[in-house]
Amino acid sequence: MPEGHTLHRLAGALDAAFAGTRPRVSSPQGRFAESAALIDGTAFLSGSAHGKHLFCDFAGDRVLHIHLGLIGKLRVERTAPQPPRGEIRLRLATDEAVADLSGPQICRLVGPAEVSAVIAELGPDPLRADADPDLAWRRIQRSSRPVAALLMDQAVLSGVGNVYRAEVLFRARVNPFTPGKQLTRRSWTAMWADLVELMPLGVASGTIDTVRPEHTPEAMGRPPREDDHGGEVYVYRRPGMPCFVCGAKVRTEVLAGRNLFWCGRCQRRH
DNA sequence: AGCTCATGGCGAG
DNA sequence: TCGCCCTGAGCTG
Repeated sequence: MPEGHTLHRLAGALDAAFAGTRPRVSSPQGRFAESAALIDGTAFLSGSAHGKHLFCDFAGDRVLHIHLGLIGKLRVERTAPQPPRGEIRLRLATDEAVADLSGPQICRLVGPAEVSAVIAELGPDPLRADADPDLAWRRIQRSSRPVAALLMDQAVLSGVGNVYRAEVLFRARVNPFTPGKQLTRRSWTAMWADLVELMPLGVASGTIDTVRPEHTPEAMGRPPREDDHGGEVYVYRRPGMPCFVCGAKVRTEVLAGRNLFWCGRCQRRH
């Protein structure tokens, strides 16, 4: 589930469900019981996200810092709490809403200084109005690493994961193996602008849809498709299948430990 | 029942 | 670059 759009969406959902309330906080699975007790019944002020990090501000300068990692989930429901299902590390609950956290990479109670330290390590987030894309560009220009690795590096820019990197590279027709220092300013500008446009759609829908209207199944006379990861995409997890634009086989290769997908014919730009 | 894989990220070597 | 952490779904047998 979790690229930056998911975390920003969750921040909004938590805000809507809990801001102005004093939720009960518990740890049904037990591991987070101590911290849960520390904020149990404390006023929930707001939820926010920076890149893939989620912060819940409680009264008294106590901040719940959550990172979902690869397999973590946070389910927010506007219903009366039901008995927990599965390994629920942390639960926030009122009579009308419940949020269940499972499998997080990070779940800890911190103060404002630690929040600042986390944010200081992150590159600009396309979902934040205060983001400065030039900070990312400077690092990209200095690097010989492939642009597909740089897009995933949260210190370069934050919030992009394996789906958005593959799709943004495709939409900009950029060769994923282009070293950062050889990437053109034009390509970077296009990819950043594309993320700024695409990711809010992901926040709104909860899915990653990247296929332009002229390439949709209806426009191309293809059968409609529903991926297990949600939206309609060009190359992500479509290895060996024909490229929607040129028909060449979509290629895949492990890059920095993650599966990269791209079209060798469409993506030739630097 | 047991394996593999997943939209992440860390630390050891 | 590799192994590892966390959980659950979707295979295989």
